[in-house]
Amino acid sequence: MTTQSQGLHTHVLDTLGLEISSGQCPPGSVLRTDELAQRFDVSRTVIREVIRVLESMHLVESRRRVGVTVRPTETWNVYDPQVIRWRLAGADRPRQLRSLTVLRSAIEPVAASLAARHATAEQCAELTERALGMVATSRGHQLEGYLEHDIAFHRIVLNASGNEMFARLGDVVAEVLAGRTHHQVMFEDPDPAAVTLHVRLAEAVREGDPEAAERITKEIAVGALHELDVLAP
Amino acid sequence: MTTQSQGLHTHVLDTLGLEISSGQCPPGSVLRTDELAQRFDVSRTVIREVIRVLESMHLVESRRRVGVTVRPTETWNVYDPQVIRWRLAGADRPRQLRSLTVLRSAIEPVAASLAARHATAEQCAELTERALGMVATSRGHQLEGYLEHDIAFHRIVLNASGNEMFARLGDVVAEVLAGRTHHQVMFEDPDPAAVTLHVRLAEAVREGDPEAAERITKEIAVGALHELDVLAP
DNA sequence: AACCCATTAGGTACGACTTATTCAAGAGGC
DNA sequence: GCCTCTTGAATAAGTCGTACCTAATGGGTT
Repeated sequence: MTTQSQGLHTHVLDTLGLEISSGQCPPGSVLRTDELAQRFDVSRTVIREVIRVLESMHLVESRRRVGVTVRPTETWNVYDPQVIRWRLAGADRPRQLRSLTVLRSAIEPVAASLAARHATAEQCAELTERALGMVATSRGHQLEGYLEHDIAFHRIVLNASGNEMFARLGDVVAEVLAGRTHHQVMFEDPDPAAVTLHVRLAEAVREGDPEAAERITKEIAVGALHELDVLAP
Repeated sequence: MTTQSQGLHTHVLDTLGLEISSGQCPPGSVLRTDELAQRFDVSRTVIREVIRVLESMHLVESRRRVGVTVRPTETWNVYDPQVIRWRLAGADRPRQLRSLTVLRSAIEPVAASLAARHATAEQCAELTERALGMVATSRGHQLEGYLEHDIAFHRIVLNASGNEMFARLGDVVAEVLAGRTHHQVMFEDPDPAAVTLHVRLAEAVREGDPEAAERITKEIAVGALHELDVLAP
């Protein structure tokens, strides 16, 4: 999933990005373009393009006569989906999941409230459909199917909010949900209470009840945070 | 501010980024690397590096035999500070300011609540200092000084929340506040009510009262949204 | 309608040269 | 003798130009 074979550039970028965000190349460490070219057996051209991209993500800083320096964590573009993927694949995955879940708990209630005001009939229909899909896959170890509906559900809410910044968080939420399902130990079926809340949220949005939508989403978020507390150290 | 003279790469990137995000090169339009190299009078190497960066921001898509295509707005990395700056400098600045302000209204109350729990003594002190600075500069057309304190104030709250994702929104908030002060017509001194709210927020954080901090921040956000409704079409 | 080939524009490689930084050695002053 | 300032050599990124590879496209042939 992380490694694509569509070109040298992508491969080198992915490898380096992963190494940096996993702490393998700690902040302050220096990379040399020539060495990298040698190591990956590609031309300096490719390396330079990769470095420029990493630089645009504020992962590294390139200075003459000194080389490419890994920048401190605080400057990274942590909202870049690419960076998020790298970090979720790396070492401090738990910390990362927690940060993102807290972010969700701030955004999604407001987004749901807005969605209850602005959602189109079509969006309401698809939302209900996804909620029913979650119900249908909530028993009998159909975790992958459940995950798919869960992701789609939250994406619709974020899109229906009508706010571009919220909508673009769909990818982040997808990563978080996928991470939770795949990496946290999750032998059992999803919490029935959570499933019910999603159904109720779909109803609230359909009926145009912003307060209820916000309240219910907050409950979902609290559940997610609680789940994280229980499963993670 | 937008145009830096530190290298060809930066100049070309900035120009193209601005042209794309301002809609001058609408989604679907095609750029050719050779043409760009000619236009900016730089080598194709430089252009390619720029394209790669724009590609990592999902502003463009590069395909063989067809050229570099501008992608639809929905795919852009709108959380990239660079993209935000370009868009705020461009055409639909009002829409952008509104989106970002709504985002703020979702994030900052939660961040303030967390800050009330986690803020260090030092952070509390600096927060109070900044609030007093806002009071001091709130009269007599000292808009620039007020802006500086305002930005610092909100940055401290976001940092003190202890959540990395919130902290990294400091730059976004700074852009929004700066945009409001500089571009919206703002002859008059800031709203006294807003100033008072900031002072009260500093108190709430210092006294470790999350509920009050959240409530007060919500009031600030409502004020900001209202101000936007009044001043913008 | 299916296939093939010429064309096109990005992808990669290599080598030469330029420029900003750094570091250290040497000149000068205290 | 020690410290500071200057100068210059070394270094690694920045830029350029060219040559060639590769994949996607569109048209022409069967």
